[in-house]
Amino acid sequence: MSEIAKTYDPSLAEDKWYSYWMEKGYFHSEPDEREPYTIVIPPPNVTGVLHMGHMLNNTIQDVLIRRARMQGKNACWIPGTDHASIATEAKVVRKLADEGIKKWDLTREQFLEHAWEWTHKHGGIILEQLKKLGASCDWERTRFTMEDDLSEAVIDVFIDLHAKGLVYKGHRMVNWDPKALTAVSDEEVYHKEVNSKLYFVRYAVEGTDHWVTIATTRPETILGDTAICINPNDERFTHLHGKRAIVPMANRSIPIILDEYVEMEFGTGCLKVTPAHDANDYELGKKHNLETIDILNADGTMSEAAGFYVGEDRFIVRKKIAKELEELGNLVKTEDYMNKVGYSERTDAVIEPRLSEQWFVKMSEMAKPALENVVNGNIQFHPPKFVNTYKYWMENVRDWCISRQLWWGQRIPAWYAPDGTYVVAKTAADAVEKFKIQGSSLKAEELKQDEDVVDTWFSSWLWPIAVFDGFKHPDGKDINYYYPTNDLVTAPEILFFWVARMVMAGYEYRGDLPFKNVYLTGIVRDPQGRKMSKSLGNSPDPLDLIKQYGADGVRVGMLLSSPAGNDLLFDVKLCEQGRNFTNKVWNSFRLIKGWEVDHNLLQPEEARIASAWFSSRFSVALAEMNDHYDKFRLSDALMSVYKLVWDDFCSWYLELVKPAYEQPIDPRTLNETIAFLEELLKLLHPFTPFIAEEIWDSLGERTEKDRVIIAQWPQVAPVDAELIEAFDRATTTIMEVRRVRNEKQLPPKAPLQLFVKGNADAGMNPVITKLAFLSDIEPTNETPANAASFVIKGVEYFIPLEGLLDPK
RNA sequence: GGGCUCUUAGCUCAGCUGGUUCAGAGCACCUGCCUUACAAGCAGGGGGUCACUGGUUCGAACCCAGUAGGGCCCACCA
Repeated sequence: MSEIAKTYDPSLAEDKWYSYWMEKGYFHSEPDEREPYTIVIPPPNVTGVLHMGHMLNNTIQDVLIRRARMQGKNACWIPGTDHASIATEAKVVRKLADEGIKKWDLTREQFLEHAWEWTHKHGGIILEQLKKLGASCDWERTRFTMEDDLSEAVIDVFIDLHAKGLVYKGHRMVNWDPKALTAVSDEEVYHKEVNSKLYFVRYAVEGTDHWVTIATTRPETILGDTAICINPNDERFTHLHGKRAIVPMANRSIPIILDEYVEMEFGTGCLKVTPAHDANDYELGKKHNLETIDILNADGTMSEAAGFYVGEDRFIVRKKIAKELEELGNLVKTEDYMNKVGYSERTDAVIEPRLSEQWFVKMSEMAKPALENVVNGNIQFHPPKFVNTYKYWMENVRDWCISRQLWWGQRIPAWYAPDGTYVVAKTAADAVEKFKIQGSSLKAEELKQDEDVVDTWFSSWLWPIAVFDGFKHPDGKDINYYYPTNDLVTAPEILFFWVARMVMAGYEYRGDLPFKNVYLTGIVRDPQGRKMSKSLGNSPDPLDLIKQYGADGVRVGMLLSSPAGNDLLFDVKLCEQGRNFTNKVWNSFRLIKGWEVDHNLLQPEEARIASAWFSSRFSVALAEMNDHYDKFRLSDALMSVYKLVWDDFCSWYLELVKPAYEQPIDPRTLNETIAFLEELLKLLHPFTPFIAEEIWDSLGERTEKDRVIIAQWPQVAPVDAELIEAFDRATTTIMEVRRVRNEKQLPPKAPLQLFVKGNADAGMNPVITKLAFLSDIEPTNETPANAASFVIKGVEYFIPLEGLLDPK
């Protein structure tokens, strides 16, 4: 026994077993006659580093995949990374800036070279970190969303959807950064409350001596007004129906339109409509066929179209126009007003909504099967509460803007002729052909490819198909075998960005769902409930945690009290608890390993009963665990095995069975105990793979085919419910006796009497003797007067409560 | 503002079809113990008006309505 360390040292097992598993190919999968069980990883950002969210997410996936592997399924977990255009490009831009290089000083090709260099340098770090966690991914199948094959799939899909009329070019309000002269994504805009003014401006109603007064925070945009809008239900303004108004200063005549979009309570109940400079106004403009006048230049100064203050900055112009309106008698009054203004994260410039040409994917048709198959349960969400959110979104789905003003990503395969007409084609040569069909003969050199790339999600949504080469070989062996996949584990924040779109792509390109279950994890927060973030510095380094508590300990820590869909308030104490648990397992092994066997010994009665009891207890827990797994309640499954090991196996079974100090054990009990431990190791393996394999290995002579990673998941055996009940009753009686003794303030070791009735030959049942020993009760053979009783295997036992009052 | 969702022990959460496992678990806490597998442990212990109010019911943590307070997603209101 002395050779086995008193505490479990994870570092001895982790690297050893991980490389062994990889070397022997346990992680690798090829199509065969077995039932497949497939998970595709939500690809992390290629240049990212592992954070606690990844830890949780990937622990869950690994637990699922390891259990499936033990169930005899052909388990395949596809790893990979995402090129994450916005995030990666931003990182590369920043890195270049540190070196004094500006993005705009580089050609596209030069920039991409830098980006690839960066990708090769940092890409894959995160995958190496996942290995430390124990992730049993099929590394031979690692994919990257910007590798050639996957990029080709993206381009092909773009071309295909365009041909189907599902990809189109349209206008859209983007967040324009007038300082950086670029569009920025919604994520890069932060909103701030600012004190501003609400200007009440009156417009003359054409052909009358009436006025209509509107309220605006942006009087400078008056020059771009193309309508006044009022609510058709607003009785105050029925006299304005069908009339026109005159824009002050510009003296243009614009229609007064009716739309219920207008809030009657806000401001004056009249709204000026500037389709070029406000997203809602743009929608109104589209609906009512309004003219669009863009009065701003890219840098935020007034444009020629404004006709006034051309070239001056919008904020200066705002004041000037307010003054001028006042002089003209059009400014009725101003009010202080608090409103939210968007700022650019990069430059802190005030974001300008700007109309631009973008590419879109039409969603309405693709959304139908995606909605239907979630609502009817073909695809299940865990927890199901997200179905409602999903449904709401899908019913109100908007077209998907897929163009991004970036370089890092798949470039849009649209080719423009000098006259501005375009074709969508895979290559310049193909584009020339397409132009030829249209009757224009152009050379490849005359064509210009679209400068934009597609949204990263436009490659991610193909992930479950693309990783099996389902676009390159739609009838390939892999795609036919592995698709649809089984479970997807991801965060609810990207339910729409990613999950919904994968479902759409699945039905569009495979006519089938991409996965059957979606497990939605919560957000990992710190103990104060704050989101873990770099800026707060409240996120522990996962690799440090692994070093400190062992991968198994951290995995258990992540899974303790993190039910699906609930946020996890992460505390390193959870990892400590996980580590303590692995140590407990280790010491049960240490105890058993230390036993000397005496082949002449027969199994004592208490061991026989304890064994029968634990065997039943195991099956009960196993059934419970299987049920938790089926419902994706992994924390509960973990807690089941946690208690089975700690309470039932260690605290009861081993205590009942273990021989007295330095006494040998009988062979039967030893073998049964080892068998129990092996069964427990199987249940533990998905959660704590390393220690499970380590102990498994030490418990016997093992071969390659005899590893816990591929051991068969235990079967639920028949349960002796009566025995479990009797055992419970016995233990609770013992507890009760102890409680009473405490209450009466009897000395801790005061002897208690225990009586046996029934089969005279049974005499003092050894289990009871043992139980009595455990609880410091002394057995006697006297007749009970007033006693608590319980029955084990037809024999009735009494514990006289009376006796407690009067210890001998 | 629209939609979804939550409130049970100090903390994180179970509690499925209203009722003999209905008030539970883990952790934390308190009191003893370095006892021979394990102090990363063992033995004991305290702790809840199930957010609030009303209703339905023989019976409510559970069903209904309202109130208060959180959270998430979307749109951000001239």
